[in-house]
Amino acid sequence: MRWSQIFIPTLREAPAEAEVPSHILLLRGGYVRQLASGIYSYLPLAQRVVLKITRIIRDELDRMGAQEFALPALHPAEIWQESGRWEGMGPNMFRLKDRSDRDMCLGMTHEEVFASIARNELRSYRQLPQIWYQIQTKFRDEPRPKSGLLRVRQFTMKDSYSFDVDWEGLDRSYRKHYDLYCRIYDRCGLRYRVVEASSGMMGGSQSHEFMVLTDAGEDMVVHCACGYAANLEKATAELEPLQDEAGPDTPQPVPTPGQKTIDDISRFLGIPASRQIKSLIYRFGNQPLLVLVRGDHQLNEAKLHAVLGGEAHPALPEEIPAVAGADAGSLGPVEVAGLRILSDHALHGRRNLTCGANRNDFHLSGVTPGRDYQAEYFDLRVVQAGEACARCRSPLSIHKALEVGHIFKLGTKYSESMGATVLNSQGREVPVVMGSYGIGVESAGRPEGASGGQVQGCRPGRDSLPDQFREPQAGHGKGGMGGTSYRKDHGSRSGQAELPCAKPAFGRRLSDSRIEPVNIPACRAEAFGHGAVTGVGWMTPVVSMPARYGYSWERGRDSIWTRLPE
RNA sequence: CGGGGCGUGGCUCAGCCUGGUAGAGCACCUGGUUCGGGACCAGGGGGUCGGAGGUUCAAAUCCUCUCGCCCCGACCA
Repeated sequence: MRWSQIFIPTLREAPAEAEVPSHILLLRGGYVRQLASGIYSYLPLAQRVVLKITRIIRDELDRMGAQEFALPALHPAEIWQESGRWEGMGPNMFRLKDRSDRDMCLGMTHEEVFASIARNELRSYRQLPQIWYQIQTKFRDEPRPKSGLLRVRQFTMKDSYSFDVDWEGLDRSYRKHYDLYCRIYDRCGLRYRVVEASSGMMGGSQSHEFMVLTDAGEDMVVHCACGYAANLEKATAELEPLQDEAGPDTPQPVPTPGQKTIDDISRFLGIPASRQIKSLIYRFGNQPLLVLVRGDHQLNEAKLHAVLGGEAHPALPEEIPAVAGADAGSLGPVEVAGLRILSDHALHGRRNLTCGANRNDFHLSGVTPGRDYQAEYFDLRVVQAGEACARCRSPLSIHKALEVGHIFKLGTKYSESMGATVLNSQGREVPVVMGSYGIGVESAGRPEGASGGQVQGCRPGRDSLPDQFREPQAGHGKGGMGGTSYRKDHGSRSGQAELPCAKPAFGRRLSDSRIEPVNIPACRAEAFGHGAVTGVGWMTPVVSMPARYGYSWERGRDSIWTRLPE
């Protein structure tokens, strides 16, 4: 294989549709091409990355005793109907019909398929524990694919599943995966953080996400110096208790013409948002709910879903009057009939608050929870930066983050719904206790991950580097480069330098790399030599520069090329 | 799904408002010169202007519809 034959189609200018830095770099560096929205072709360079990462993953999983499967991507509807997720997944699932008009779908994940194997084949606790995995393509019809490879509709996932006879066994399998993931990401060179996560529609009792902090991420992570870290969907915090003055014995109606929002009321009545009750009507199935949070707080829908055990949605504006007697903007918990009322803890013990009167253009002041209305109390609010850590009381910080892995204790959700049981040592039939564990393979190779958040100076770990382009070599190509001597040596024509692939040319475009950094292989030099935004982090071929040109590059301790002092 | 933007050689874009010859840079091909850090000279190929319909003597340009892509939001293992 010769350098001139290697297919690495770099782009001098970024295609107009790319905006996110990592996407631009991947496109310009000749890694990927877009086929449709959220669907990408991996060119040889990207495929090389994927293979290296999957090699690491296989290596670690096999060493842990996991066994690799290859499951179908095309599924019959029945197994999804059994688990209840045929409906639950909604429009995110790619659905189709076969020629006999049977419902089919493309797999979003494989709990159902693995569970169906388990129920047919696992009979006794003596066969447990089992850890099964595969590395496979997943399909998800995302509402809005975005940001290059950040949110796609087809991607590669390593998914593994543990099967244990009891919960203690699940704890062990879960812990093994936790440690395993750390090893895998370490080898991939990611700078990540493990955070507590909510289980979402996977169900289950406990869950951690592996996150890379980056502004390109779509998740928010709350974190504290003491080590506490959680997804914002899950995070909790301590609040300063607020003191309220005593108010009237009964709520007092106040005319508030045209005042709808919390801010409106703050201005109109001079009452701070923290002394108001924010009242939201939600629909859970057919049942309407009234959800209350403090006026200056935000409802955390993930927490609401967790409390309810299912998804609730905001009521539509036209549904609200029939439920509450007034439009949104004048709602409150006092004297509502037949509504389940869920309240955030922050309203507990307060008094003399203000809320809507369930009558358009009126509010109530002097409202005291517990006296004027009864509610069920839960943690329902979104944590805000600066609030006190629940463990150590230090202020919490919030960062954007990119999820690269997620592990779940599923428990018996799937084994019960799908009838996967074994006989335990007492001879009793018990549902298998499952865990599920996923790694987004492409995510693990993204520039943000490799660089710990910044798309610049990426430093991929040894194992995710390409192994083919390592030797320094001068001379290539047409025009000003490569050099006569080289051409003579190899008898190639101008513009057609033929170099053995193992010793690729390096500096074809190096001189301009400071402004045109992405081109292979020049970007490496740029990435390590200067601070600018450059370099395709995904294992761009690494090259070194002969010292006689005034630059010296050498392989660094962590197997990247770093610049030597001049 | 709501809002916004964009579709013109491979890439980036101009042209559109005010209809009349489809352009530039880069890329590509040929020949020559040069060539140890994105060479130069000469020549050349390549575009149903996303698609359909309409208005007009005439449409890249005006109108209608439609498809695609991007961004913001909603949503999201």
